[in-house]
Amino acid sequence: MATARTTAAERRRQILDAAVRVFARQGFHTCRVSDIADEAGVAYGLLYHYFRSKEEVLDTLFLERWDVMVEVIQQVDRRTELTAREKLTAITSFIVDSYRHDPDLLKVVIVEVTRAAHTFGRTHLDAINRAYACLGAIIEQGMKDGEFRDSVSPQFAAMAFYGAIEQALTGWIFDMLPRSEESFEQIKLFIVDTICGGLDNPTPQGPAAS
Amino acid sequence: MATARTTAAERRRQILDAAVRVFARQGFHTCRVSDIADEAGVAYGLLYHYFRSKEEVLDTLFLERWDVMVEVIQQVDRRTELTAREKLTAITSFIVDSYRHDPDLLKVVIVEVTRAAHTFGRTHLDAINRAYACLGAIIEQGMKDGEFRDSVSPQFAAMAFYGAIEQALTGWIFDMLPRSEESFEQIKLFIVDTICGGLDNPTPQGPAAS
Amino acid sequence: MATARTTAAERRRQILDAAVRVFARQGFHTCRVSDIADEAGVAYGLLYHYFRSKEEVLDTLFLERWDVMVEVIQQVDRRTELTAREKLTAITSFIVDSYRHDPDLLKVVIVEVTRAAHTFGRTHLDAINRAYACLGAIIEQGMKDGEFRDSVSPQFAAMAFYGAIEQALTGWIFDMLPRSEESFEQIKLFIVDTICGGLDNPTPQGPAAS
Amino acid sequence: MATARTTAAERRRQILDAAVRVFARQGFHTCRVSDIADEAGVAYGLLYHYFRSKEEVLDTLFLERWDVMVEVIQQVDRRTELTAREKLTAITSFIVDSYRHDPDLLKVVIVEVTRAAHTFGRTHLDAINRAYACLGAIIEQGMKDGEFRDSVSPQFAAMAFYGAIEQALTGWIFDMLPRSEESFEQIKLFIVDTICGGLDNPTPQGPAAS
DNA sequence: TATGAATGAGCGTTCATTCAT
DNA sequence: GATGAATGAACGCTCATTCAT
Repeated sequence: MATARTTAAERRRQILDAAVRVFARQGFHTCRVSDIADEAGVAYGLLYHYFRSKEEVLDTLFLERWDVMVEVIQQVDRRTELTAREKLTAITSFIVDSYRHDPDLLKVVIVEVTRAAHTFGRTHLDAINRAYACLGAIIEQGMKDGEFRDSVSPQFAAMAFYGAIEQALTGWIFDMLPRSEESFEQIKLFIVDTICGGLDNPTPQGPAAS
Repeated sequence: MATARTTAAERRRQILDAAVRVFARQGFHTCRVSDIADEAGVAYGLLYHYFRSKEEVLDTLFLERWDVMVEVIQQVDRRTELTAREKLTAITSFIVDSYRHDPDLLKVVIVEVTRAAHTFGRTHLDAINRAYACLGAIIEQGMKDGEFRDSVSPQFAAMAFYGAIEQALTGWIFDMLPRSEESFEQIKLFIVDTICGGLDNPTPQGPAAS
Repeated sequence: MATARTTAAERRRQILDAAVRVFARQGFHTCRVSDIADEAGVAYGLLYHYFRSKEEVLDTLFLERWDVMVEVIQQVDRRTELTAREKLTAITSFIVDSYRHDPDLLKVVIVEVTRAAHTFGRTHLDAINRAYACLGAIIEQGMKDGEFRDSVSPQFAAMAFYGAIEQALTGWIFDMLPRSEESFEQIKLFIVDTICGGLDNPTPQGPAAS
Repeated sequence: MATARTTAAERRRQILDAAVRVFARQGFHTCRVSDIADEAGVAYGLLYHYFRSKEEVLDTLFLERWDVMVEVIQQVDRRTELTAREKLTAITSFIVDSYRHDPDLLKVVIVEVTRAAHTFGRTHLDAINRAYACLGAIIEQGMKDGEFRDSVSPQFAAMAFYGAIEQALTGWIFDMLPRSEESFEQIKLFIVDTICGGLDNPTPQGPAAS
């Protein structure tokens, strides 16, 4: 019963996957529509059967990934058996693993959208804020529960947390961090440890005490 | 006798200042060279008298600001009377005040360069890494002195710290944070408190104890 | 069934033919790409669909014509039944007829390429030298056969021969020579007669004899 | 009594000499006015005190050289003691020596003016034709005197003669001929020998006779 | 004279999008 | 659906010329 030829949905996917590779390699502004078509192995104009514009391709890629992430964050939030720190750990793990599994896609999401203040970042501000709101809610609950200090606003804490994750991803994207398996796992721990534990030493002995 | 007319240096400055406003408003890729010339009130071609290309204008803006920042970080590092936390506080304060004083310039530096992985971010990777290295050195010293825990690598801690700052700036840029004087001061505290103090409550009482 | 519409090759030809007319009329440097597109009756950008640049259009025109000429010279050289003088006559005839048949094209080839020392002449020096080498070989053979005197080098003789042809073409281009059928035929004879026969009178009677 | 500073005429000369070098090196269309000013060691705008435009610089260079040449040709023509062949020899010698003495200037005269059909060649057609007319008159006299055959028109013979000279100069310009002293003298002889004596062997023995 | 900053029209090229087949 | 030829607006950059000092 297998379809003899590629279905419409498959063609669409084929183009989206090609776009991820091209956007990751060359950047949205630097690549041409024909680069995407070439990479997908389809004709120039076919892209316009499936998408209204080059922008819509990126919008689609961003939204289908971002929605998954927001959904995961929400699911994690609902797991009441977890402490706030465990929730942040799970979310960090999910995002880092997302990058590990498909670095091109995450690179595109971050570089071309969430960090592009003038273009897509502005367009998808709502989606981005939705993620911040979820993270903020988790942290706020942690504060209410006494697990977290309430010296900073939950919204800001969410930004700092997400900022640390994004900076780590940027580190991998820019080849400033090693891409080994150990590095991925270690950075996960570092992110949570830094944001939750803080840098301060609670029991300082002073430098070379004597 | 003071010179009656604008000097070459002043004209150059005039163009750079106009470019900051235009880049901040429209973005580097979206604006045209004529927009900059119009904003500066000079003729089209004059820009090419002072700069080789549109890119060189942005490079110049970025480097002259970034170099100041790196210099400040280094100066702060040399003030041995300060604790590591105080150093981070001073640096945070400087960057946030930089944004407060000239939000357009900081927006351009961050949005168009440090976050533009495919174009200028790649170009200025060395300059960016220089800043990370300084921050990392400060944190490493804090760890050696026992002031900071050494559970994470200093390099990563520097990334998380800078990530928190950049995310705060992004919050202001995207209108996600209020731009009031109090907000600026509060966020300064939040950044340092979050990164140094951590979110964890050292003396948890448990949620709704009893 | 004949194709209903213009094929790609035809379109390409259409643009090349238009370019010949425009280059001949206005010159390569003086005309704009839009002039060629207008003359061809196609849209601006289509030219860049078929050629990488304005220069490539001229290169194409030159090479496709020049290669034909070199090929003809070589074919003439292979006709061993001809004397060297007959070979030069055949070549002269071919080039003059080429001009007669398509003066615009020959004008472009000569004015814009072979005589443009700083630009295309330099670029196509190899192709130009190939023609000289063929002519030189024909003359050298004529010398070996005793048909020609060997008082000058064959290479120089080839230059003088080609120089006379090019100067005649220049005469037509500059309207210094009449473009009548008789003129074309007469100049053919003149060229060969001058170069082979020389100006000297072998049986001089002295000035105002008697 | 020498003037302490450069006079106006000297400055003008300085600019013209610089222009020769720059036009010869880069070509008229490829060089910028500032290149000439730089080469002359004077400021940008000074050129416009001495010349109305970039074109006028080239016009000046061409005319002052061309007029000398025409004058020389006329002087040679007036020397009734010379045969026509000796007159052509003297003219050839003068032009080749002109190139030998100042190759840059002759290159500019030929490449940028006499061979530039669309621009300066058209402008200076009268001057060019004046030279042809003088040469034609010399040849015509040679025919009348029975020294030259009258099988071709004197006008055409003048073109062929000048064509051979120009092609030789082009050979030096394009590095197709060696620039040694012997080469210069040899080519002088070749030019006159080819045009006057012709390639034909008056006493052919046939190839490998017997 | 002499300078070089200032001007701005003009051009080659790119590329997202459309559309006839 | 699929193709890729066709379109044309848009932009960065050049550079001859002007002109205030």
